[in-house]
Amino acid sequence: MEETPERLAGKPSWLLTQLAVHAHRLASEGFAEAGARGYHYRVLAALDEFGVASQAELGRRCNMDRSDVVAAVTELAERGFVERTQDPQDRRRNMVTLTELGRTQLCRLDRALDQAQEDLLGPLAAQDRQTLTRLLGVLLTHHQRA
Amino acid sequence: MEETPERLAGKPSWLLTQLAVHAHRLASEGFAEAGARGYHYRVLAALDEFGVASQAELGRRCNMDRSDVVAAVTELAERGFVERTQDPQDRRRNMVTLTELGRTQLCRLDRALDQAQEDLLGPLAAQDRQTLTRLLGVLLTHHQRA
DNA sequence: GCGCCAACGTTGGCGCCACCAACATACATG
DNA sequence: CATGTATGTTGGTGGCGCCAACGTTGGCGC
Repeated sequence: MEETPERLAGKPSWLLTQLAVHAHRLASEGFAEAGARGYHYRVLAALDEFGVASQAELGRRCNMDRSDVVAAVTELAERGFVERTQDPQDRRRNMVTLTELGRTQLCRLDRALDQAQEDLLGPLAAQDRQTLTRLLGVLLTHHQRA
Repeated sequence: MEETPERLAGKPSWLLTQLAVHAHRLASEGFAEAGARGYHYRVLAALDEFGVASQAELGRRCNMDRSDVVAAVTELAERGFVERTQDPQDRRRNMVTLTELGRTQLCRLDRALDQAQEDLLGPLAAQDRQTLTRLLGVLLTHHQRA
């Protein structure tokens, strides 16, 4: 393997984005075995944690564009993981509910993702993992406000 | 802003990929002002640091697919930032050389990227920045072998 | 009540990045 | 010389993030 330019290798943004590629690949491989993508997991996770929600709400929680939520919910609904019903109180909204099947799928994806975390952080000691997670958390919350 | 599911917010891979989105956005905005993308910067940086190189070599150094190198080099050549000439020793290869104009562009992109780093790591103290960079580096080198 | 603005869902599209398959050419190795 | 392998090139795919536009529906001020 040829060396990568120092200009890149030293920059946090390079390390971050390149490592994110690996993280994404690890997670995606697991998801793919269940026929899912990241967007599906996000939606299922949000529904499980906060219960029935409108699509707009899901978008805000999961950091997804409204239009992408549409596609994800449609795909999840086709496989019976969620149900999409019109909100009688507000006829603009779709209420998306998690089904039993969806809960099962979420568990499956959870296992895959846990494995991915393990693979991702493999070479790090528990202490370092915690430090890394903390620092990433600080930065992310900071950038999500602005 | 609604809260994001704990299932996501706690996972390093989530923090990593989401923060990478911000990092990528910060860098891209800077690059865009110079009419460039990440791929262009990578190629220019590799050429500056290691001198003339074949496209395959560039791909290995910059972690890019051969086909993507073709496009990037073509675009850079159109704007006079690099020159593509056939290697007389090995007529399969294209030797890609950085021009003076290309060096100027690289400087410009460098400034933009430095600014992005600053914005990205804004809320972190020098000590924490160093720790973060180190941990990311450890993980990245680990995953690049496998 | 009416008009205006905001929110929602939906469609269609775009850009960046990562990746793959296939091919022709040219080199390397047996 | 035959075989295999590296290179450049073309064309295509998929995930993710994002935007513009439209029709529908609610909410609010007047």
